[in-house]
Amino acid sequence: MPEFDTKPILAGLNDRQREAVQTTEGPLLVVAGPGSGKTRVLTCRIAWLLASEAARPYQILALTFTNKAAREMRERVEKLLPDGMAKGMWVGTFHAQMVRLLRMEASHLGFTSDFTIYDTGDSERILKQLIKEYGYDPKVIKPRTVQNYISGAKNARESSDQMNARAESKQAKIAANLYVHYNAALQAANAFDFDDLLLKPLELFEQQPETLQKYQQKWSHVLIDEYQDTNRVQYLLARSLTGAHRNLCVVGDDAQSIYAFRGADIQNILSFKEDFEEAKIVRLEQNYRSTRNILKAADSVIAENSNQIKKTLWTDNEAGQPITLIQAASDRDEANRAVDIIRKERGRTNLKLQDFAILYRTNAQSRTFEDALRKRGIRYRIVGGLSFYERKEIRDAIAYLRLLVNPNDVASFQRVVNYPARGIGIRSQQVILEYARQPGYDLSTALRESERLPISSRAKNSLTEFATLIRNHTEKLETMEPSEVAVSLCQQSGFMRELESDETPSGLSRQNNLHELFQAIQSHTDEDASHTLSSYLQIVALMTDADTDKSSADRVVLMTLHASKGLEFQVVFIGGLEDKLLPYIRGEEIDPASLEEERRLFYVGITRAKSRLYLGRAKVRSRYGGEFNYTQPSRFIDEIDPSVLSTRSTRAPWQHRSGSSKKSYRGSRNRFGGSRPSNSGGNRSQRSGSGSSRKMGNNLRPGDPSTFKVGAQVQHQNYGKGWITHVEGGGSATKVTVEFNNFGQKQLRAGMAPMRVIG
DNA sequence: ACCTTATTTATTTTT
DNA sequence: TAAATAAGGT
Repeated sequence: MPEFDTKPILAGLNDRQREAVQTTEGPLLVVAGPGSGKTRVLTCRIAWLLASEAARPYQILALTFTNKAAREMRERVEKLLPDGMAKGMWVGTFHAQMVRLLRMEASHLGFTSDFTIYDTGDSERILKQLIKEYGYDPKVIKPRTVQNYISGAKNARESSDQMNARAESKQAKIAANLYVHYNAALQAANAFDFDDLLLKPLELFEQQPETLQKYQQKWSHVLIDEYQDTNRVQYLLARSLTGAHRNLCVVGDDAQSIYAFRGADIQNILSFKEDFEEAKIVRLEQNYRSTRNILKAADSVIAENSNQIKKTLWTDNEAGQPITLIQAASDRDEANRAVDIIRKERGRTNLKLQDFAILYRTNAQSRTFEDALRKRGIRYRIVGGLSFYERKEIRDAIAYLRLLVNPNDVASFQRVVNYPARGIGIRSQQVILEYARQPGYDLSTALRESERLPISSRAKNSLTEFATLIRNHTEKLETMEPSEVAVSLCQQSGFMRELESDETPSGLSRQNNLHELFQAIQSHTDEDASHTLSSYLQIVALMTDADTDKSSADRVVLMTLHASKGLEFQVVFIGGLEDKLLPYIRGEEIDPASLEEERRLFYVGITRAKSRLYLGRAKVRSRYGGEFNYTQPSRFIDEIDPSVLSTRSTRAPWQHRSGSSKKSYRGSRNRFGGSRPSNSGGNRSQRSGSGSSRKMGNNLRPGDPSTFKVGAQVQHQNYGKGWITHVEGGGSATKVTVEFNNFGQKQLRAGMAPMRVIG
């Protein structure tokens, strides 16, 4: 028996939670609604497995969706147990754990353990090369598209033949043809792409039953978080790893599956019971997070989805305030109102800035909110921006370092061979790569034999020098600290000098970032004797912005709905509740499955809120700078139980003159479909800002372009009055710049903009 | 080969 | 808007 008190592990759990925790054998599906204590169950279950001696730490494989979730899980398990008792568990993302495995097994796959991990950018670089090589035009056959197709096939575990058979477009066919060559290029570069990190272990298990058996025996208990977001390969991995003992515990919520675009297969969770017939299913239906109203709103929305696991969420929490829908005149107005809400709520409560979150569908929406927050001096933090490791200067430095560890890393070579400029242009690079591609050759041989290459002598000299530089530093790794080698390489390559030549503030910050990178390498290698430059590079390849988190700062948080999964805030503002934005629709129509996913995304957003939820909608939204579009309210607004929804509208300036012509300003030019006056959404409002707000029509027709002259006074349907400061072009293509009294400068297209000359 | 300037074009979500 | 690409000049 363990000599410590195991009671705290089970303390405070409800019956269902305890059942999930104490079911230690056999397949188990925990269907966990939002705010139902899912993470708690997972961590307690692991602690229980260890405390009850059902498993030793190294027998546990716990897989999460993000590095952050993994870190938290480990920390929480450690807190529940005596020191050191949790040491040796395998806790991490699918990708990170399979990297660990691949490091040990790489030689069985024809790779070295110092393999490089290619991100999508690297993959695209390789593909672009191949596209050109096979005589296609990268402008027509886009590397990104091809990458997407191939990634889709890998996620679904399709061979190139299967991919070809399924291909409907010309692009898809070409992608299928390039698939094989792409894989060969990765192999030659000793590199795995993201998808390979999962796919290769699976293939290994299939080809070598004894290897599979080894890991089946090693990991007696496998746990998977966010199971609704697993793809086919992940499912197959889970199935084969647990094939012998079937101790597989998966936790998830089908209603929160939001990554289908990336290959996630919601069917994995929906048919768990068919895959594992003896599976036990535990439903966590009590919500500890949100008010009754918020839960009711969420529930009414998700009820519109078919194809889900039945569950009845409930809460003991109070009803709380109704959900408030803000009908703003413009996106700027929407952002200002969100800021007002934060100020008001802060005025009457003692909430901190970090208790507020602003969520949106697309990253582009963040800008308006940022502007508004900055203007009012409210500190904010954006999640999901560029991570440290995605910055150009860091990527460049890392490309140099990757070459030290893996001399065949073609993508990194291409990235830095001529940066800073060394006179090795595209032409010479082609020659080098072609040489390296010959049978039996690779990039490192090409570099070794640079003297023989048919390129200009200037390029040849530079290349030889470059190759020597790399080789010398690879040798230095034997004796010197990796961070020192990194410094030396960055200096001697001229990369550092290049950065230092820029003394602007952003240039200085790039230099700082580089030094931060050196520090990070240092602390990684200091941490453990087994840590090397190679392991560092493999870890950072899987880092995202969410992992570089400084959440301790008291700031309002801005992020996409996707990024908000798993988080909670007292007050949540979801912006852009407009049709074609949320749900996001590119063309005219949306297929039912995607619509359901969008709905789940909205559901995720709603259920982040603990006490107060605001929804924002702009009647006019500008896109990329100048143009604006009329919007229709999101269809999801109509799906919210009207008894918990209250609406507030902004009186827009032009509404004072409403009620005139019923003729709508119609036209395909309104991408968001502003051809009808909207009165379908939000008309269940209990409290409306203005009686006329719903009858707002698009009733001002564009004036004759030839009447637009610099200096003329104009009236615009949404922006009100202003005067023309600049006119460009002629006819219907005329571009007019207008200085509006209340909205500042706008660029509009005459003949399209609902605006005419007055006075 | 490389730099500057003009033009185009595409904007979802990310391990 | 901004990033990526093309074109044109040195």
